[in-house]
Amino acid sequence: MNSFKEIISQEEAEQQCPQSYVMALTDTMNVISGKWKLPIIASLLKGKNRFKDLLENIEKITPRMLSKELKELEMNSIIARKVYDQTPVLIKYELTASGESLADLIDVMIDWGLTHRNNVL
Amino acid sequence: MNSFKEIISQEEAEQQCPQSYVMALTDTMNVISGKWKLPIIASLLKGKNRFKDLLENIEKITPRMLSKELKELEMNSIIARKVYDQTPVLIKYELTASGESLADLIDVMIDWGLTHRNNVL
DNA sequence: ATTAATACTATACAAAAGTATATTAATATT
DNA sequence: AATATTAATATACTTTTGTATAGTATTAAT
Repeated sequence: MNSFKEIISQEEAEQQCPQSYVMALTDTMNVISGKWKLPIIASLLKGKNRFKDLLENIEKITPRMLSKELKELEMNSIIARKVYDQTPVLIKYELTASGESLADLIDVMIDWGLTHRNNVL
Repeated sequence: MNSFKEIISQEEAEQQCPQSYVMALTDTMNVISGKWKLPIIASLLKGKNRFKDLLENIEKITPRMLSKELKELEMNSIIARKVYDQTPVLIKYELTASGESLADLIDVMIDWGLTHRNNVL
């Protein structure tokens, strides 16, 4: 893929970058925005898979928010809800390939945050 | 830097990643979250530097939101407001080094968005 | 039969984010 | 003197996001 800046300079005549890039960026923002999405994804990366584990692992989240966010993440194909038909029933939330790959984005975000802090101080 | 997943496995005993990483991630989220921050940064990368240019370049943004967001981005050292004391006065918003470096994060986000769309379809 | 655990949902509310519309202050143009 | 341009700010409002608290359904344990 070309970089954003290259695309920009290539497309100066139109003064626009491709619509597919704008949509891709919007998709990514929608997936990670809000207070709880990244904490949930981080917890799942840590192997916390059950509703109760997540409730305990994520400070101050309420069951209502956890339920709501899990549903959204499932709709966006970031996680999959697996029902294991045992007694008692076991429910696990697992990251999809897309979800797992967010770890790389998280790395870049952490990296930027650390560098930015150095720049500013 | 180590990756998020490596850190996680290294620190399984504590079941936590370093607080500095959590803060760095929160910083990054604060800088880019909301409806207008990335469009503004993208416009500045395109060389749209004046209030009016930005108003025209960013579809549907109101002067109120542009003014508010520019102030926040300035407070976060992502942009600098430069006053050129000509007549008429010229005001330019310019990306700082931190601001420019967000282009790389934007690239990664676009890349993730494109790949995710392929995964899902 | 009572209590507890898991995995939620319902209702009401508060706070944050964003929108719509009007207005301002300084200067320049006609 | 009236109008236009640039760079905003003010006020009121709506929408979205998040919180607080309580309750439900299923199953298991005592």
